[in-house]
Amino acid sequence: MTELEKGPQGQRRGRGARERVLGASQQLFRDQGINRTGMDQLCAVAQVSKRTAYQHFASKDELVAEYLRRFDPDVMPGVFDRTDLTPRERLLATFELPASTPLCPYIAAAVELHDPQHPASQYARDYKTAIAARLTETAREAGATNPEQLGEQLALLLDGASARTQVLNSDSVPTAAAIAAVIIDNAIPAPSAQPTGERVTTGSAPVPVRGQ
Amino acid sequence: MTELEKGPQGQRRGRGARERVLGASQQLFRDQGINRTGMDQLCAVAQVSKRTAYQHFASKDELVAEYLRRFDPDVMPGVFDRTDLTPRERLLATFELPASTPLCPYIAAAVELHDPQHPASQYARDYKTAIAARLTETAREAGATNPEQLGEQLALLLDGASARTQVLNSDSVPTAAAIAAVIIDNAIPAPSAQPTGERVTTGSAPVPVRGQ
DNA sequence: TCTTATAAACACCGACCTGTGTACTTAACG
DNA sequence: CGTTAAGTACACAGGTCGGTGTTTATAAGA
Repeated sequence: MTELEKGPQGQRRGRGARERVLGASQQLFRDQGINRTGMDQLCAVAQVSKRTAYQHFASKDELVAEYLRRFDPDVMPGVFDRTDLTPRERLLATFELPASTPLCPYIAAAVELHDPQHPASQYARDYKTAIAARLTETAREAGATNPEQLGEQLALLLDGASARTQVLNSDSVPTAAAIAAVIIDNAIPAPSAQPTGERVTTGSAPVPVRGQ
Repeated sequence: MTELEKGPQGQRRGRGARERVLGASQQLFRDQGINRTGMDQLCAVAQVSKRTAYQHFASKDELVAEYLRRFDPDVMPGVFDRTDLTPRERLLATFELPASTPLCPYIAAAVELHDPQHPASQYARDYKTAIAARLTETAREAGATNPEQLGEQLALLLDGASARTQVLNSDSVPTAAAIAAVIIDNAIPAPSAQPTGERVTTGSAPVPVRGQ
């Protein structure tokens, strides 16, 4: 543990087996789905022997749960810490996802595993609840009349965009962003301005934010 | 083919093999998911020999596609034909789903199969597009300024409710309905009334309608 | 009745799956 | 150096999967 991580260009095979397995999981579970990714293929991509993989993770189910827990630690939560944006702008920035964002891995896991008791499904619930709480908190800062309601509504829009993008195979995030703009303005009592007509699109600054 | 269907109480085993297979598909694919349902179990539930099942469906993939095509022919489309409702009420009635509605099978199939080229995934796209078109049409009747936009937005809300219900394991349809009420009112230029404050819930008549 | 389509029964195949047992190698650290 | 933890290689078990071959039974239509 002394030589810690051996620099940015990680060595191909050797000591960092666990991290390589998790890295391969992120790639393969996203690209192929969980059920269609076998442990043999996963270990081959990770360049880790299967025996070693099973010494770090008791089962594939546990690996899937850990894969969700470790999923890109700084995806969306980063949006909520942007002090350069107003609370309202932060809520809208949530919908500034890159054009081709894969299906939210939490939704994917919940659907693929199809078992609410599965550790990964439980964590997916926790994560989704946490995101909604963050949105609620920001909605409160933004002065929403009913922050819990707005937070839950925005969370539903994010999930809807993700699911619909997956089914239609075309980006639905802008549609969700347009709805968000309407319901945000509707939920925050305007100090002076009029409540916006119809052509409502998120015309804020381009924000490089990912995740769902 | 003359004795057609043999009455309401279908005979257990015998001539109606194809329909029994499709019936078992609807039950098992919904309850267990597609990937977790093997053909052996499916044929056992359908009380059809596996050999016969494969004489009606060339492969499981084809069965899945046909299962989607046959999925409860009168689920949601029925809402759009209710002449006793105004167009706006019809749009809102779309969200009057029973408390515990399973995940939309089209979303489930698209996520589980994880292949946009799969026949079932293609049909899921077609179906989702058709529903959006119906919503758009109704939105136009309701006098929406931008019917295409409103139709697509409502479709996204339905998908979001379905996906989020699956992940959270708790009903998200009312949340989607509340959003729908807001964006519908926002998209239809009000003849005289004010554009609604905040406490917007679908207070229409209870309509027994299912599907997504 | 005879004919023919439909279905049942049931064993079976090859591929793939998760997970393990065993023996060998390598790298870190004292 | 030697010790010890980490990893490799590889075969293999036990199960499930989708799909097939073969033979026999049965019900419908002529």
